Amino acid sequence: MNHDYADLKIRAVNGWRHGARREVPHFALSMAERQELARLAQIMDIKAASARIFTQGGAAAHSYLLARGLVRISYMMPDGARQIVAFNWPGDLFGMAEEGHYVHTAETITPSRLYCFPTQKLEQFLLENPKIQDRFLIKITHDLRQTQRQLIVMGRLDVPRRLAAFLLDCAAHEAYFEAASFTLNVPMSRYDIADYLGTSVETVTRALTKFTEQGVVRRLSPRKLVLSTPRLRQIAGLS
Amino acid sequence: MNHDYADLKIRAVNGWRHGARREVPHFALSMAERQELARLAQIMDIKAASARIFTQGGAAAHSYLLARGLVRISYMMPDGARQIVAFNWPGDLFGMAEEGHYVHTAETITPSRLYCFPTQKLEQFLLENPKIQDRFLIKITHDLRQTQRQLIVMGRLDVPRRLAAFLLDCAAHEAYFEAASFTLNVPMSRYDIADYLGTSVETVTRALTKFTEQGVVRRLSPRKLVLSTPRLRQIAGLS
DNA sequence: CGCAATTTTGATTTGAATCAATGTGAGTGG
DNA sequence: CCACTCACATTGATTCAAATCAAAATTGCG
Repeated sequence: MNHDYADLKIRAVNGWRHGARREVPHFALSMAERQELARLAQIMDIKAASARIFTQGGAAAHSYLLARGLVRISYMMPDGARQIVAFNWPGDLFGMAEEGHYVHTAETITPSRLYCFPTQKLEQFLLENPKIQDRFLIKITHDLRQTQRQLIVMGRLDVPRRLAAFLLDCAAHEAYFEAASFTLNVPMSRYDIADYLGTSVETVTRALTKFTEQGVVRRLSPRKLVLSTPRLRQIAGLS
Repeated sequence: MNHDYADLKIRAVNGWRHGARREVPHFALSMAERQELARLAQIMDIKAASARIFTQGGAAAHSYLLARGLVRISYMMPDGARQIVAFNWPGDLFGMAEEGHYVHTAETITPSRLYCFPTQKLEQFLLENPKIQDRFLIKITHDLRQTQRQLIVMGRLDVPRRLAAFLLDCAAHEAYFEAASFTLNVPMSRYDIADYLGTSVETVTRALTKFTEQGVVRRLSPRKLVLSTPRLRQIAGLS
């Protein structure tokens, strides 16, 4: 046996409600399933940050499963404004094309490892493996709900509340949140956060300053924040 | 043969880009597939507008496929603010639960016909019918992209632009848009539009007033609008 | 026809965008 | 090793779009 492909996992069923579930469960893909999937894939290790994986408008040849690292999915408007549509954490799927072309741009935020699946082959494989196809269906359904949730955040919360919800989302990922000390290692820049929350860097900073003044967040450094998760939950107020 | 279930269809692959495709293509489900699916389902006809189909937080027993009519999917915040997450048109799927509970509320906007699938049975059926499962996967992927698109609209467009994008979305549905006269029959209230666009009724009206002044929209009545689709596309500016 | 809900218009306030600087810190090369 | 630099982050001042509060108009329905 060469590998057990332990990092080939699909993230789903994380909490709609903040505070409910702590760490995000992953699907239990069986060893056999992982090996079959891995056979289709090419593994890609990217050391650089801000490395382009694919570009909005480009011809789509692959779908991706993130094994390690962090990836941002963004859309560039004709006027140059950028909207980040999602941050992808290990176990997330992305690169599902529309009519043969990518709709978004994907870039690494930290060094990352990807499983790259040739689109055609993957489609064929899923048709022949209903159980794995079912996992994919559940995963996409989960992603749809996450996106709907973000839509609610954007539609009905002011920036401080959006930021509170976002910090809690980050804190759900153990790799970046030291639960013992409540310290969050913010992996992305203020620009990324602003473009995800549909606001500006300045406004993100001001929201953070406000949290600091209220004692909800303590800044060890710009990228190291001690969070009071209960109060953040209260502020975000999504149940 | 009792029925050919011609209204059992799945809407997908509509345009990311405005103006590209006109009417929305539907999957060609074969007669056999439609009949098999229909066997699982119970047909529900709802004559009333604003009739509740399911409620946020309720136990989820069914998934739904809309055959006729219009349905809004909304989320109510603890403070009473409402965000409409999607409008569902014929061929749309909804009611995928999370951990056995509905996350949103679904209500009719116009009289509607629904195919109701018992969650368990549907799941089992899809596992046994990879080809139909594949259709579902494509459909959910499509819905995910639509929602991501709406996220971009909310994150990066001001209210007039959001409204322009929304009117174009409505105009893509032939049942509500008379292409010859460019007349849109707006089926939902200003409240619904505001709650979908993350704004207030007043602001929606003001945006519409601005369009009227600019000659982009002519109001025959509050719910009958003559659109200049090219200029709306220009305003929305999503490519 | 009249009433109630819906839609529109008006006045004021407010949160966030924008414009403008300043501060901070990690990495580089002298 | 320190100074220099550049990207990132924060703070401040001003402007502006949209929320909110308030009222009038309209419309479609019973």
